[in-house]
Amino acid sequence: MSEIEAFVGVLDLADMDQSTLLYESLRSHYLFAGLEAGDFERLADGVSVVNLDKGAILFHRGDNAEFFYFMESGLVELSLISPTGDKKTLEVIGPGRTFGEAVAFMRGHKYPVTAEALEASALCRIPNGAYVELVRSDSDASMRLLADLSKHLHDRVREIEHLTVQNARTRLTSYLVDHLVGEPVDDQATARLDLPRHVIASRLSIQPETLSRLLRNLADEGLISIDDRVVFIHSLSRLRPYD
Amino acid sequence: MSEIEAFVGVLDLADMDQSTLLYESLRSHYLFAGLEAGDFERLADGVSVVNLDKGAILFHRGDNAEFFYFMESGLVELSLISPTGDKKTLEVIGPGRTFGEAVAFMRGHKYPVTAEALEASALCRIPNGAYVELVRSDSDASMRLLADLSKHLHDRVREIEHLTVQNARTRLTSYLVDHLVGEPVDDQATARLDLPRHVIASRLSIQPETLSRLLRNLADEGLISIDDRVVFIHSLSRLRPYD
DNA sequence: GCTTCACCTTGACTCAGGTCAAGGACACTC
DNA sequence: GAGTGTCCTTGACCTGAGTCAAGGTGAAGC
Repeated sequence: MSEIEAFVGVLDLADMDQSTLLYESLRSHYLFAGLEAGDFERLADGVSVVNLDKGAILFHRGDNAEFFYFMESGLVELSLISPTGDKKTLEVIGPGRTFGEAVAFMRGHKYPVTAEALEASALCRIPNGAYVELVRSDSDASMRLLADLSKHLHDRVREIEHLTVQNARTRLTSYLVDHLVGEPVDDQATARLDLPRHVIASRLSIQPETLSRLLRNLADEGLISIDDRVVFIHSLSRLRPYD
Repeated sequence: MSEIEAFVGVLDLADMDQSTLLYESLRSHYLFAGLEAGDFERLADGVSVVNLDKGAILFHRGDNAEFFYFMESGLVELSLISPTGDKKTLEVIGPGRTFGEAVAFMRGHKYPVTAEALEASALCRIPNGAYVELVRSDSDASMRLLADLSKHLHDRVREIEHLTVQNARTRLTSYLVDHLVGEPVDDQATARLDLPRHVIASRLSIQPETLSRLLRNLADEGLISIDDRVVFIHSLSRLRPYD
Protein backbone atom coordinates (compact mmCIF):
# COMPACT_ATOMS: atom_id res chain seq x y z
CA MET A 1 0.00 0.00 0.00
CA SER A 2 1.44 3.40 -0.92
CA GLU A 3 1.89 6.27 1.43
CA ILE A 4 -0.84 8.20 -0.35
CA GLU A 5 -3.46 5.56 0.29
CA ALA A 6 -2.37 5.49 3.87
CA PHE A 7 -3.71 8.92 4.69
CA VAL A 8 -7.40 8.86 5.12
CA GLY A 9 -7.13 12.39 6.32
CA VAL A 10 -4.72 14.96 7.66
CA LEU A 11 -6.12 17.90 9.52
CA ASP A 12 -4.66 20.84 11.28
CA LEU A 13 -4.45 20.67 15.03
CA ALA A 14 -4.61 24.46 15.17
CA ASP A 15 -8.30 24.17 14.33
CA MET A 16 -8.91 22.29 17.51
CA ASP A 17 -9.95 23.89 20.70
CA GLN A 18 -7.31 23.94 23.40
CA SER A 19 -9.70 22.19 25.68
CA THR A 20 -10.00 19.13 23.44
CA LEU A 21 -8.93 15.82 24.85
CA LEU A 22 -6.38 15.38 22.09
CA TYR A 23 -4.72 18.70 22.83
CA GLU A 24 -4.61 17.86 26.52
CA SER A 25 -3.20 14.39 26.11
CA LEU A 26 -0.46 15.66 23.82
CA ARG A 27 0.35 18.48 26.22
CA SER A 28 0.71 16.12 29.14
CA HIS A 29 3.06 13.70 27.41
CA TYR A 30 6.53 13.79 28.92
CA LEU A 31 8.07 15.09 25.70
CA PHE A 32 5.92 18.22 25.90
CA ALA A 33 5.09 18.64 29.56
CA GLY A 34 8.28 20.60 30.25
CA LEU A 35 7.71 23.18 27.49
CA GLU A 36 6.65 26.78 28.12
CA ALA A 37 3.01 27.45 27.23
CA GLY A 38 3.91 29.84 24.41
CA ASP A 39 6.44 27.44 22.94
CA PHE A 40 3.95 24.62 23.02
CA GLU A 41 1.35 26.78 21.26
CA ARG A 42 3.76 27.55 18.43
CA LEU A 43 4.66 23.90 18.14
CA ALA A 44 1.02 22.84 18.10
CA ASP A 45 0.47 25.08 15.10
CA GLY A 46 2.66 22.75 13.07
CA VAL A 47 1.06 19.57 14.37
CA SER A 48 -1.45 17.70 12.21
CA VAL A 49 -3.72 14.78 12.85
CA VAL A 50 -3.19 11.73 10.66
CA ASN A 51 -5.79 9.02 10.25
CA LEU A 52 -4.63 5.62 9.07
CA ASP A 53 -6.67 2.71 7.76
CA LYS A 54 -5.84 -0.74 8.96
CA GLY A 55 -2.82 -2.00 7.02
CA ALA A 56 -1.71 1.47 5.94
CA ILE A 57 2.02 2.17 5.93
CA LEU A 58 2.94 5.42 7.67
CA PHE A 59 6.58 5.33 6.61
CA HIS A 60 9.11 2.85 5.31
CA ARG A 61 12.53 2.07 6.67
CA GLY A 62 14.95 4.45 4.93
CA ASP A 63 12.43 7.25 4.36
CA ASN A 64 13.60 10.68 5.41
CA ALA A 65 12.49 11.31 8.96
CA GLU A 66 10.76 14.69 9.09
CA PHE A 67 8.15 13.92 11.73
CA PHE A 68 7.64 11.95 14.85
CA TYR A 69 4.29 10.75 16.07
CA PHE A 70 2.02 10.64 19.08
CA MET A 71 -0.64 7.90 19.11
CA GLU A 72 -4.15 9.09 19.80
CA SER A 73 -5.94 5.80 19.15
CA GLY A 74 -5.28 2.51 17.41
CA LEU A 75 -2.13 0.43 17.06
CA VAL A 76 0.98 0.93 14.97
CA GLU A 77 3.62 -1.73 14.40
CA LEU A 78 7.29 -0.87 13.99
CA SER A 79 9.15 -3.55 12.10
CA LEU A 80 12.18 -4.50 10.08
CA ILE A 81 11.71 -6.23 6.77
CA SER A 82 14.61 -8.38 5.63
CA PRO A 83 15.74 -8.73 2.01
CA THR A 84 14.13 -12.17 2.02
CA GLY A 85 10.80 -10.63 2.99
CA ASP A 86 10.73 -11.81 6.58
CA LYS A 87 9.26 -9.29 8.95
CA LYS A 88 10.58 -8.77 12.45
CA THR A 89 8.26 -6.78 14.66
CA LEU A 90 10.27 -4.63 17.03
CA GLU A 91 7.50 -2.85 18.82
CA VAL A 92 3.77 -2.24 18.81
CA ILE A 93 2.77 1.26 19.84
CA GLY A 94 -0.57 1.98 21.51
CA PRO A 95 -2.48 5.11 22.54
CA GLY A 96 -0.62 7.74 24.55
CA ARG A 97 2.82 6.72 23.34
CA THR A 98 5.17 8.38 20.88
CA PHE A 99 7.51 6.89 18.31
CA GLY A 100 10.21 8.23 16.03
CA GLU A 101 11.42 10.82 18.53
CA ALA A 102 14.82 9.15 18.95
CA VAL A 103 15.42 9.67 15.23
CA ALA A 104 14.34 13.29 15.56
CA PHE A 105 17.13 13.97 18.03
CA MET A 106 19.68 12.65 15.58
CA ARG A 107 19.78 15.23 12.85
CA GLY A 108 19.26 14.51 9.20
CA HIS A 109 18.33 10.88 9.66
CA LYS A 110 16.20 8.27 8.09
CA TYR A 111 13.68 6.03 9.80
CA PRO A 112 15.38 2.79 10.84
CA VAL A 113 12.06 0.90 10.82
CA THR A 114 8.81 0.62 8.90
CA ALA A 115 5.57 1.75 10.56
CA GLU A 116 2.29 0.08 9.68
CA ALA A 117 -1.17 0.51 11.20
CA LEU A 118 -2.41 -2.77 12.68
CA GLU A 119 -5.85 -1.25 13.00
CA ALA A 120 -7.49 2.05 12.10
CA SER A 121 -5.49 4.65 13.98
CA ALA A 122 -5.33 8.37 14.70
CA LEU A 123 -1.98 10.06 15.33
CA CYS A 124 -0.49 13.50 15.88
CA ARG A 125 2.28 14.27 13.43
CA ILE A 126 4.92 16.52 14.99
CA PRO A 127 7.55 18.18 12.81
CA ASN A 128 11.04 17.17 13.95
CA GLY A 129 12.65 20.47 13.01
CA ALA A 130 10.35 22.69 15.04
CA TYR A 131 10.44 20.45 18.06
CA VAL A 132 14.20 19.93 18.10
CA GLU A 133 14.90 23.63 17.57
CA LEU A 134 12.63 24.43 20.46
CA VAL A 135 14.43 22.07 22.78
CA ARG A 136 17.86 22.95 21.49
CA SER A 137 17.38 26.67 21.90
CA ASP A 138 16.27 26.37 25.50
CA SER A 139 18.86 24.60 27.58
CA ASP A 140 16.57 24.62 30.60
CA ALA A 141 13.90 22.86 28.58
CA SER A 142 16.37 20.27 27.38
CA MET A 143 17.56 19.67 30.94
CA ARG A 144 13.95 19.22 32.05
CA LEU A 145 13.42 16.83 29.18
CA LEU A 146 16.50 14.83 30.12
CA ALA A 147 15.28 14.65 33.69
CA ASP A 148 11.80 13.56 32.58
CA LEU A 149 13.18 10.88 30.31
CA SER A 150 15.42 9.51 33.05
CA LYS A 151 12.53 9.48 35.43
CA HIS A 152 10.42 7.53 32.97
CA LEU A 153 13.29 5.16 32.40
CA HIS A 154 13.56 4.64 36.12
CA ASP A 155 9.81 4.11 36.44
CA ARG A 156 9.91 1.45 33.77
CA VAL A 157 12.75 -0.27 35.61
CA ARG A 158 10.60 -0.34 38.72
CA GLU A 159 7.71 -1.71 36.73
CA ILE A 160 9.88 -4.51 35.37
CA GLU A 161 10.96 -5.20 38.91
CA HIS A 162 7.35 -5.48 40.02
CA LEU A 163 6.61 -7.90 37.24
CA THR A 164 9.59 -10.14 37.77
CA VAL A 165 11.11 -10.26 41.20
CA GLN A 166 7.82 -9.50 42.95
CA ASN A 167 4.71 -11.65 43.07
CA ALA A 168 1.08 -10.62 42.79
CA ARG A 169 0.63 -10.26 46.54
CA THR A 170 3.60 -7.91 46.88
CA ARG A 171 2.38 -5.86 43.93
CA LEU A 172 -0.97 -5.49 45.65
CA THR A 173 0.49 -4.44 49.00
CA SER A 174 2.71 -1.92 47.18
CA TYR A 175 -0.37 -0.61 45.43
CA LEU A 176 -2.19 -0.24 48.74
CA VAL A 177 0.57 1.75 50.41
CA ASP A 178 0.85 3.89 47.27
CA HIS A 179 -2.80 4.87 47.66
CA LEU A 180 -3.08 5.92 51.27
CA VAL A 181 -5.50 8.65 52.28
CA GLY A 182 -3.98 10.94 54.86
CA GLU A 183 -0.95 10.23 57.01
CA PRO A 184 -0.28 6.89 58.66
CA VAL A 185 -0.89 7.04 62.40
CA ASP A 186 0.75 4.57 64.73
CA ASP A 187 1.59 2.10 61.92
CA GLN A 188 -2.06 2.14 60.81
CA ALA A 189 -3.44 3.74 57.67
CA THR A 190 -6.33 3.84 55.24
CA ALA A 191 -6.20 3.28 51.50
CA ARG A 192 -8.88 4.04 48.94
CA LEU A 193 -9.47 1.87 45.88
CA ASP A 194 -10.85 4.62 43.69
CA LEU A 195 -10.63 2.68 40.46
CA PRO A 196 -12.96 -0.18 39.52
CA ARG A 197 -11.55 -3.49 40.72
CA HIS A 198 -10.94 -4.84 37.25
CA VAL A 199 -8.88 -1.76 36.35
CA ILE A 200 -6.74 -2.15 39.45
CA ALA A 201 -6.28 -5.81 38.59
CA SER A 202 -5.10 -4.92 35.12
CA ARG A 203 -2.65 -2.36 36.44
CA LEU A 204 -1.21 -5.03 38.71
CA SER A 205 -1.11 -7.49 35.80
CA ILE A 206 -3.44 -9.96 37.49
CA GLN A 207 -7.02 -11.14 36.95
CA PRO A 208 -9.96 -9.62 38.87
CA GLU A 209 -10.56 -12.99 40.52
CA THR A 210 -7.01 -13.05 41.82
CA LEU A 211 -7.32 -9.51 43.15
CA SER A 212 -10.47 -10.47 44.97
CA ARG A 213 -8.84 -13.54 46.50
CA LEU A 214 -5.69 -11.69 47.53
CA LEU A 215 -7.69 -8.99 49.30
CA ARG A 216 -9.67 -11.67 51.08
CA ASN A 217 -6.47 -13.45 52.13
CA LEU A 218 -5.01 -10.26 53.56
CA ALA A 219 -8.25 -9.68 55.43
CA ASP A 220 -8.35 -13.29 56.70
CA GLU A 221 -4.81 -12.87 57.98
CA GLY A 222 -5.94 -9.79 59.92
CA LEU A 223 -3.65 -7.43 58.01
CA ILE A 224 -6.46 -5.32 56.57
CA SER A 225 -10.19 -4.73 56.81
CA ILE A 226 -12.21 -3.98 53.72
CA ASP A 227 -15.31 -1.83 53.50
CA ASP A 228 -16.21 -1.51 49.84
CA ARG A 229 -13.64 0.93 48.39
CA VAL A 230 -11.95 1.67 51.68
CA VAL A 231 -9.16 -0.54 52.98
CA PHE A 232 -8.06 -0.14 56.57
CA ILE A 233 -4.47 -1.26 57.10
CA HIS A 234 -3.93 -2.55 60.64
CA SER A 235 -0.17 -2.63 60.42
CA LEU A 236 1.84 -1.03 57.65
CA SER A 237 5.03 -2.73 58.77
CA ARG A 238 3.46 -6.21 58.77
CA LEU A 239 1.86 -5.55 55.39
CA ARG A 240 5.20 -4.99 53.73
CA PRO A 241 7.91 -6.83 55.61
CA TYR A 242 10.69 -5.59 53.29
CA ASP A 243 10.95 -2.19 51.69
CA MET B 1 32.06 -9.12 47.22
CA SER B 2 32.90 -5.63 48.41
CA GLU B 3 33.52 -2.72 46.14
CA ILE B 4 37.15 -2.64 47.23
CA GLU B 5 37.81 -6.17 46.06
CA ALA B 6 36.07 -5.31 42.82
CA PHE B 7 38.72 -2.89 41.69
CA VAL B 8 41.72 -4.70 40.44
CA GLY B 9 43.02 -1.36 39.35
CA VAL B 10 41.99 2.21 38.60
CA LEU B 11 44.32 4.28 36.51
CA ASP B 12 44.21 7.72 35.09
CA LEU B 13 43.27 8.02 31.47
CA ALA B 14 45.19 11.28 31.30
CA ASP B 15 48.41 9.25 31.45
CA MET B 16 47.49 7.49 28.27
CA ASP B 17 48.62 8.59 24.90
CA GLN B 18 45.87 10.05 22.78
CA SER B 19 46.65 7.49 20.13
CA THR B 20 45.86 4.54 22.38
CA LEU B 21 43.07 2.28 21.29
CA LEU B 22 41.15 2.97 24.47
CA TYR B 23 41.23 6.71 23.94
CA GLU B 24 40.12 6.28 20.36
CA SER B 25 37.27 3.93 21.12
CA LEU B 26 35.90 6.24 23.81
CA ARG B 27 36.30 9.20 21.47
CA SER B 28 34.35 7.47 18.74
CA HIS B 29 31.40 6.51 20.94
CA TYR B 30 28.13 8.04 19.90
CA LEU B 31 27.84 10.21 23.01
CA PHE B 32 31.31 11.74 22.55
CA ALA B 33 31.96 11.67 18.83
CA GLY B 34 30.46 15.08 18.19
CA LEU B 35 32.28 16.91 20.98
CA GLU B 36 34.83 19.64 20.28
CA ALA B 37 38.39 18.43 20.76
CA GLY B 38 38.91 20.78 23.71
CA ASP B 39 35.72 19.70 25.46
CA PHE B 40 36.57 16.06 25.05
CA GLU B 41 40.08 16.63 26.39
CA ARG B 42 38.74 18.29 29.50
CA LEU B 43 36.26 15.47 30.02
CA ALA B 44 38.95 12.83 29.44
CA ASP B 45 41.06 14.37 32.19
CA GLY B 46 38.50 13.19 34.71
CA VAL B 47 38.11 9.73 33.20
CA SER B 48 39.75 6.71 34.84
CA VAL B 49 40.10 3.11 33.77
CA VAL B 50 38.55 0.49 36.03
CA ASN B 51 39.47 -3.18 35.88
CA LEU B 52 37.02 -5.69 37.30
CA ASP B 53 37.52 -9.35 38.12
CA LYS B 54 34.84 -11.78 37.15
CA GLY B 55 32.04 -11.61 39.70
CA ALA B 56 33.07 -8.18 40.99
CA ILE B 57 30.28 -5.73 41.79
CA LEU B 58 30.83 -2.29 40.27
CA PHE B 59 27.93 -0.72 42.13
CA HIS B 60 24.81 -1.79 43.95
CA ARG B 61 21.30 -0.60 43.44
CA GLY B 62 20.85 2.47 45.65
CA ASP B 63 24.51 3.49 45.66
CA ASN B 64 25.21 7.14 44.96
CA ALA B 65 25.72 7.59 41.24
CA GLU B 66 28.74 9.78 40.60
CA PHE B 67 29.96 8.12 37.45
CA PHE B 68 28.76 6.43 34.34
CA TYR B 69 30.74 3.87 32.39
CA PHE B 70 32.02 2.97 28.96
CA MET B 71 32.87 -0.70 28.36
CA GLU B 72 36.28 -1.32 26.91
CA SER B 73 36.30 -5.10 27.17
CA GLY B 74 34.44 -7.83 29.02
CA LEU B 75 30.78 -8.12 30.02
CA VAL B 76 28.81 -6.36 32.73
CA GLU B 77 25.36 -7.39 33.86
CA LEU B 78 22.77 -4.86 35.06
CA SER B 79 20.23 -6.47 37.32
CA LEU B 80 17.54 -6.06 39.96
CA ILE B 81 17.81 -8.10 43.13
CA SER B 82 14.78 -8.77 45.33
CA PRO B 83 14.81 -8.89 49.14
CA THR B 84 14.59 -12.68 48.82
CA GLY B 85 17.70 -12.76 46.65
CA ASP B 86 16.03 -13.41 43.31
CA LYS B 87 17.84 -11.70 40.48
CA LYS B 88 16.41 -10.29 37.28
CA THR B 89 18.97 -9.39 34.59
CA LEU B 90 17.86 -6.28 32.75
CA GLU B 91 20.72 -5.97 30.36
CA VAL B 92 24.16 -7.34 29.58
CA ILE B 93 26.57 -4.68 28.37
CA GLY B 94 29.43 -5.54 26.03
CA PRO B 95 32.44 -3.63 24.65
CA GLY B 96 31.79 -0.26 23.06
CA ARG B 97 28.63 0.50 25.02
CA THR B 98 27.91 2.86 27.89
CA PHE B 99 25.69 2.40 30.93
CA GLY B 100 24.52 4.54 33.82
CA GLU B 101 24.37 7.77 31.80
CA ALA B 102 20.65 8.24 32.47
CA VAL B 103 21.17 8.29 36.22
CA ALA B 104 23.09 11.57 36.06
CA PHE B 105 19.81 13.37 35.40
CA MET B 106 17.64 11.54 37.90
CA ARG B 107 16.52 12.94 41.16
CA GLY B 108 18.49 11.47 44.02
CA HIS B 109 21.28 10.27 41.77
CA LYS B 110 21.11 6.69 42.94
CA TYR B 111 21.74 3.74 40.67
CA PRO B 112 18.45 1.93 40.08
CA VAL B 113 20.25 -1.33 39.25
CA THR B 114 23.21 -3.41 40.37
CA ALA B 115 26.19 -3.83 38.03
CA GLU B 116 28.28 -6.99 38.19
CA ALA B 117 31.11 -8.17 35.93
CA LEU B 118 30.23 -11.48 34.26
CA GLU B 119 33.84 -11.81 33.18
CA ALA B 120 37.07 -9.87 33.71
CA SER B 121 36.31 -6.41 32.29
CA ALA B 122 37.91 -3.05 31.62
CA LEU B 123 35.81 0.13 31.73
CA CYS B 124 36.17 3.88 31.50
CA ARG B 125 34.70 5.67 34.49
CA ILE B 126 33.28 9.05 33.50
CA PRO B 127 32.32 11.62 36.15
CA ASN B 128 28.66 12.61 35.87
CA GLY B 129 29.23 16.17 36.98
CA ALA B 130 31.66 17.07 34.23
CA TYR B 131 29.48 15.42 31.62
CA VAL B 132 26.29 17.10 32.80
CA GLU B 133 28.02 20.48 32.62
CA LEU B 134 29.14 19.70 29.12
CA VAL B 135 25.65 18.67 28.04
CA ARG B 136 24.15 21.77 29.58
CA SER B 137 26.34 24.02 27.48
CA ASP B 138 26.43 21.95 24.31
CA SER B 139 23.03 21.53 22.70
CA ASP B 140 24.37 18.98 20.20
CA ALA B 141 25.56 16.79 23.05
CA SER B 142 22.21 17.08 24.78
CA MET B 143 20.41 16.05 21.58
CA ARG B 144 22.56 12.95 21.34
CA LEU B 145 21.84 12.11 24.93
CA LEU B 146 18.12 12.60 24.37
CA ALA B 147 18.27 10.19 21.43
CA ASP B 148 20.13 7.70 23.59
CA LEU B 149 17.62 7.91 26.43
CA SER B 150 14.65 7.67 24.05
CA LYS B 151 16.01 4.43 22.69
CA HIS B 152 16.54 3.05 26.17
CA LEU B 153 13.01 3.98 27.14
CA HIS B 154 11.57 2.18 24.13
CA ASP B 155 13.67 -0.88 25.01
CA ARG B 156 12.22 -0.97 28.49
CA VAL B 157 8.66 -0.63 27.31
CA ARG B 158 9.26 -3.49 24.92
CA GLU B 159 10.61 -5.59 27.74
CA ILE B 160 7.51 -4.90 29.81
CA GLU B 161 5.34 -6.03 26.94
CA HIS B 162 7.32 -9.24 26.63
CA LEU B 163 6.88 -9.92 30.31
CA THR B 164 3.18 -9.28 30.43
CA VAL B 165 1.76 -10.63 27.19
CA GLN B 166 4.15 -13.45 26.39
CA ASN B 167 4.88 -16.73 28.12
CA ALA B 168 8.28 -18.22 28.80
CA ARG B 169 8.35 -20.30 25.62
CA THR B 170 7.56 -17.32 23.39
CA ARG B 171 10.15 -15.21 25.16
CA LEU B 172 12.72 -17.90 24.47
CA THR B 173 11.87 -18.22 20.78
CA SER B 174 12.02 -14.41 20.48
CA TYR B 175 15.41 -14.50 22.13
CA LEU B 176 16.61 -17.13 19.69
CA VAL B 177 15.56 -15.19 16.58
CA ASP B 178 17.11 -12.07 18.09
CA HIS B 179 20.46 -13.84 18.31
CA LEU B 180 20.89 -15.31 14.86
CA VAL B 181 24.33 -15.60 13.34
CA GLY B 182 24.25 -14.65 9.66
CA GLU B 183 21.20 -14.44 7.46
CA PRO B 184 18.40 -17.02 7.49
CA VAL B 185 18.55 -19.29 4.45
CA ASP B 186 15.46 -21.10 3.26
CA ASP B 187 13.60 -20.61 6.56
CA GLN B 188 16.55 -22.10 8.45
CA ALA B 189 19.00 -20.27 10.66
CA THR B 190 21.57 -20.60 13.41
CA ALA B 191 21.56 -18.85 16.78
CA ARG B 192 24.39 -18.59 19.27
CA LEU B 193 23.84 -18.62 23.02
CA ASP B 194 26.89 -16.58 23.90
CA LEU B 195 25.94 -15.88 27.48
CA PRO B 196 25.99 -18.46 30.27
CA ARG B 197 22.67 -20.29 30.47
CA HIS B 198 21.76 -18.86 33.86
CA VAL B 199 22.22 -15.30 32.57
CA ILE B 200 19.99 -15.99 29.57
CA ALA B 201 17.43 -17.48 31.93
CA SER B 202 17.49 -14.38 34.10
CA ARG B 203 17.12 -12.10 31.07
CA LEU B 204 14.03 -14.09 30.11
CA SER B 205 12.78 -14.00 33.71
CA ILE B 206 12.76 -17.77 34.09
CA GLN B 207 14.81 -20.28 36.07
CA PRO B 208 17.78 -22.10 34.52
CA GLU B 209 15.90 -25.39 34.89
CA THR B 210 12.98 -24.01 32.91
CA LEU B 211 15.31 -22.76 30.18
CA SER B 212 16.88 -26.18 29.96
CA ARG B 213 13.49 -27.88 29.73
CA LEU B 214 12.12 -25.45 27.15
CA LEU B 215 15.16 -25.92 24.91
CA ARG B 216 14.75 -29.68 25.24
CA ASN B 217 11.05 -29.44 24.35
CA LEU B 218 11.80 -27.40 21.23
CA ALA B 219 14.42 -29.97 20.27
CA ASP B 220 12.05 -32.88 20.98
CA GLU B 221 9.46 -31.25 18.74
CA GLY B 222 12.03 -31.11 15.96
CA LEU B 223 12.03 -27.31 15.80
CA ILE B 224 15.69 -26.90 16.75
CA SER B 225 18.90 -28.89 17.27
CA ILE B 226 21.29 -27.94 20.05
CA ASP B 227 25.05 -28.36 20.04
CA ASP B 228 26.38 -26.71 23.17
CA ARG B 229 26.13 -22.95 22.51
CA VAL B 230 24.91 -23.28 18.96
CA VAL B 231 21.23 -23.69 18.18
CA PHE B 232 20.21 -24.73 14.70
CA ILE B 233 16.69 -23.58 13.82
CA HIS B 234 15.04 -25.94 11.35
CA SER B 235 12.13 -23.66 10.54
CA LEU B 236 11.91 -20.02 11.54
CA SER B 237 8.26 -19.81 10.57
CA ARG B 238 7.28 -22.83 12.66
CA LEU B 239 9.32 -21.56 15.61
CA ARG B 240 7.28 -18.36 15.80
CA PRO B 241 3.91 -19.14 14.31
CA TYR B 242 2.46 -15.74 15.15
CA ASP B 243 4.42 -12.56 14.54
C1' DG C 1 -42.74 -4.22 42.55
C1' DC C 2 -39.59 -6.88 38.89
C1' DT C 3 -35.75 -6.82 35.21
C1' DT C 4 -31.58 -6.13 33.74
C1' DC C 5 -26.95 -5.26 33.77
C1' DA C 6 -22.45 -4.23 35.50
C1' DC C 7 -19.41 -5.47 38.93
C1' DC C 8 -17.62 -8.40 42.22
C1' DT C 9 -16.86 -12.76 44.77
C1' DT C 10 -16.39 -17.70 45.37
C1' DG C 11 -15.38 -22.49 44.33
C1' DA C 12 -13.41 -26.20 41.48
C1' DC C 13 -10.12 -27.30 38.32
C1' DT C 14 -5.86 -26.72 35.38
C1' DC C 15 -1.25 -25.84 34.17
C1' DA C 16 3.02 -23.18 33.47
C1' DG C 17 6.70 -22.58 35.83
C1' DG C 18 9.18 -22.80 40.34
C1' DT C 19 11.57 -25.63 43.94
C1' DC C 20 14.22 -29.33 45.67
C1' DA C 21 17.37 -32.84 45.08
C1' DA C 22 20.40 -35.75 42.49
C1' DG C 23 23.75 -36.44 39.21
C1' DG C 24 26.59 -35.70 34.69
C1' DA C 25 30.25 -33.18 32.11
C1' DC C 26 34.08 -30.63 32.05
C1' DA C 27 37.94 -27.71 33.47
C1' DC C 28 41.50 -26.76 37.25
C1' DT C 29 44.41 -27.70 40.77
C1' DC C 30 47.29 -30.42 43.57
C1' DG D 1 44.72 -39.62 38.86
C1' DA D 2 41.92 -37.95 42.62
C1' DG D 3 39.54 -34.07 44.30
C1' DT D 4 36.92 -29.87 43.72
C1' DG D 5 34.02 -26.47 41.76
C1' DT D 6 31.07 -24.66 38.21
C1' DC D 7 27.63 -25.18 35.06
C1' DC D 8 24.01 -27.63 33.21
C1' DT D 9 20.34 -31.19 32.94
C1' DT D 10 16.80 -34.19 34.66
C1' DG D 11 13.11 -36.01 37.52
C1' DA D 12 9.58 -35.57 41.13
C1' DC D 13 6.79 -32.65 43.27
C1' DC D 14 4.49 -28.18 44.53
C1' DT D 15 2.15 -23.87 44.00
C1' DG D 16 0.58 -19.32 42.31
C1' DA D 17 -2.29 -17.58 39.39
C1' DG D 18 -5.43 -18.23 35.38
C1' DT D 19 -9.84 -20.13 33.59
C1' DC D 20 -14.49 -21.49 33.77
C1' DA D 21 -18.78 -21.44 35.77
C1' DA D 22 -22.04 -20.18 39.20
C1' DG D 23 -23.95 -17.04 42.16
C1' DG D 24 -24.47 -12.40 45.00
C1' DT D 25 -25.28 -7.40 45.28
C1' DG D 26 -26.74 -3.00 44.21
C1' DA D 27 -28.05 0.71 40.97
C1' DA D 28 -30.96 2.21 37.10
C1' DG D 29 -34.95 1.80 34.44
C1' DC D 30 -39.55 0.09 33.54
